[in-house]
Formats: sequence, C-alpha cells, structure tokens
Amino acid sequence: MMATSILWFRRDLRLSDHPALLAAIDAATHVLPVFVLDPRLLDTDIPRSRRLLASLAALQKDTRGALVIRRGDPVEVIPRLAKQVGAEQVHVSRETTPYGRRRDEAVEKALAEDGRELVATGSPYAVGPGRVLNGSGSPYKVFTPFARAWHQHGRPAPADRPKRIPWLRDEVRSDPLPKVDLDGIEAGEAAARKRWEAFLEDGLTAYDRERDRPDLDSTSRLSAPLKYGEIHPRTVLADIAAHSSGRSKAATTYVTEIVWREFYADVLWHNPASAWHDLRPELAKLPYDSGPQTDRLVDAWREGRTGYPVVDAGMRQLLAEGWMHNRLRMITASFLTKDLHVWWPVGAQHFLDHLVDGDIASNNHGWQWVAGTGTDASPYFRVFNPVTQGRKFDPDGEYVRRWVPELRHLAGAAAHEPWKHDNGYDNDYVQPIVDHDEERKESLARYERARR
DNA sequence: TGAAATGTTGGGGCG
DNA sequence: ACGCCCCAACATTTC
Repeated sequence: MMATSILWFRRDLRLSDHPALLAAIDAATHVLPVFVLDPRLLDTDIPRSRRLLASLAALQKDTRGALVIRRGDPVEVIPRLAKQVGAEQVHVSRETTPYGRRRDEAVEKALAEDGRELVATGSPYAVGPGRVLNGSGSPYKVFTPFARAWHQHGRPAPADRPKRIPWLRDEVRSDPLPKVDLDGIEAGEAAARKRWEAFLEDGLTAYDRERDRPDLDSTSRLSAPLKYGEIHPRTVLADIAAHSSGRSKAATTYVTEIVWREFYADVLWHNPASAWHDLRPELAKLPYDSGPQTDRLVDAWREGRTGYPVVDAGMRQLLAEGWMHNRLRMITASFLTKDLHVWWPVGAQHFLDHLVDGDIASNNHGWQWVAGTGTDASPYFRVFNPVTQGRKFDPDGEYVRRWVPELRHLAGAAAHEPWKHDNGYDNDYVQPIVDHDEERKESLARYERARR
C-alpha cells in the first residue's frame, strides 16, 4: 500500500457520504486533503467568494487543521504536491462541467508524465451525468421523460462516513485563507446537515403550497450547500425516502427540484457548449439590443432600479445576500431578456458573479429556459408580467417592501403598482424604465421575424 | 414553472 | 313568459 494519497476537494466540501474520500483512504496509509484556490475567484469581496471561504474554514476545522490550501493553477499545484508527498494517486469526485473536465484532463496528463494517477470516484449528482439514456441510447432532451428514466435508473445508497481518517498532517505548507470577515455566514457540512434536517421536519409538508412565495421562508435553502457539496443529493434523497412524509405530494415536488438539478447537469454533460450557446440554434438569429443605451438599462437592472417593484426587489436581494428565490430568478431573467431585449448570457454571467449557489448547469440552462433557447425551454412567447407575478406570488407586497424601502409607505399589494397611487412616488422610487406592454409586443415581433 | 385576446356560457335586469 | 342585452366567470386560442 502507498504511504500517502491526495484527496483534492472541489465541489465536495464534506466528509460524509464521500466515495472519493473512501477511495483515497483505501489506497494509502495517509490522506493529504487539498483545496486549490484560484486567485481570480477572490478579487472582490462578494458574497460568493466569502461563502466559499466560510465553507473552507469549516472544512479546515472538520479535518482538524489537516486541510492544505494552495493558491494557484491546479495543473501546477496538484502534480507538485503529489511529487512532494510521494502520492501515486490523486482522488477526486468526477467533475462534469466543461471547465472542470478540461482542467481535470490537463491535471491527469500532468500527473501521468510523472507516473501518477488522477482517480475519479462519484460525482456531485445522485445519478452521474451521462448515465440516463433513452431506449436508443441517446440523451433525453425533455425533462419529463428524463425524470421518469432517472427514477427508473436507481442510485447507490449514501456512503458511510469513515470512522477514522488518517490525515497526513504538518508535512506540507498551507497558504492562509484570505483575511475576510466570515461572521454570520452559514457554511460547512454541519450547518448544511442542520439546515436540511430542520427543513425535513418543519418545511417539507408546506413546500408544495408555499414554495413559490418569496415573501415566506418556505424553501430548503439547500442550493449553496449542494453547490459546494457540503451535503450530497444522494443523502437528501435517502432521507426523504426514509421519512414518514417521504411519499407525500410535497416530498415528490421537492424531489422533482433535485431532478431538475440532475437534468441540467446531464444536458451540460452531453452538450458542453450549451453553457454559453443556445441549445436551439434556430433561435440564434433573434436580434438583441446592445450599445450605450442598452448598457444603461442593464445597469439599472443589475442595481434594482428598473421601476418594476418585484424586479428591483429581487435584484437588490441578489446584490445584498447573493441569493434570490427561484421565482424571482425567473421574473428578473424574463425582464432582462424580454423587456430589455438583452442577450441571456449577460444576465447569466451577472447571476454567476453574485449568487452564492451559482452553478453553471442550473443557472445557465435556467436562463435558456426563460429566454426560450434551451432544451425543454419555455416557448419564447412566454413573457412574465412583473406586476401579475408580483401580485400572485407576493400577495401582500411584503417581499417588495423588504427590499425596496422607497415603497414601504404603500400598504399591501399597492406596493406592486406605485403608478396607481397618488403618493406612489413620495419616496423617490424610480419610474419604470420601459413600458412592459410595449416591450412584450416588441419581443413577440422579434420572435416572429426570427422564426420566419 | 404565462399572459392577453378571444370565445362561450349563464344569470340577472329589463321592457 | 319571453327575448334581448350586459357582463362576469370561465374556457380556449393565440402570441
């Protein structure tokens, strides 16, 4: 048996239900845990960077200080470390995004030059992307049949948490984590576990009824823990199956959301280019706006000054918290693409820059769903009306008033339509930057032209 | 996991 | 009692 193997953490910042960790333990007498920080990720003090650092700080504690942090390019850092500790194997959870796959191939090649191996075990998904295929061996392009086949496919039970992990300690220098205030950031495996169990006990039964209400705290808020792998979806699914309400309608609805995550990872696996390119090429002809005038509109969208209350509330929450309710993601995405006629990747990039749970597969395919260019996308002509959506899903205006203080003097649903009230603009709320009815018609006209 | 436009139905007011 | 109109409520079609 080898003396030391390396466990290279990426989207799997946990110790439970971690097949690659078990493989690393099996392969050697000691395991060196490593995380490589890309300096480009830490240029600014945005919620996303701080969320990652908080998770790493928790992992460092959970490994009782064994975790080695290194800044730099993994293609150089990992082979160098492997050589230094004499590791023949570097263990990872299989990465499935285009960037991750390219990076891992490069690292694998660099390791091989030195006679070392990159060993991938498991992935961040319950069913590995690429595994679910239809009768003729091709990937699914529509969610519903995919979901059916995904359920049929089955998945492994959660892996055991190792009783004792023989970490390699004090042999290798670690870069310090950047000095950033991490107070109040919920992160790490224990916090993820706690949040998940609280939702399972208290939140799941109402999920069906309340999940679309951004004014309520009715979702599991598990997106960031899942993104960083502080909890594995396999664990989540196993817990639901074992729970008394595991077969309820609410539980089924929740599982479907997990399957959407798996579906989009699968779509990206089969179409790496779909991260930034339209899945439906026939809509690539759609004309989008650009130029200085459009830049000003996009800035207003980014900063939450569009004059549409529910849109501004969502965009301001994104900047402040790095998180937005999914309903708001759809509404604000629809506004950028259909009301401002801006190319969807502009919005997708903004979301990735600021969401603590920003995931290339879910985020970018979600954007394509709204823009109408994706696999299983909503038809292009589905245009969200920000006022109707606001009144329907934030019926008392609570969510809007929470994030748009200029509208706090308007009671109830009045906060969704300041233009209908004499005192609507008493606190200097911005006037609508475009007319929704007009822009909706403009979008439909462009769609009609592109289709012909 | 849309919304608006258009069509249909049926109750009530009224002569 | 009947026909007519209005219109809300709901359903269907269209974008």
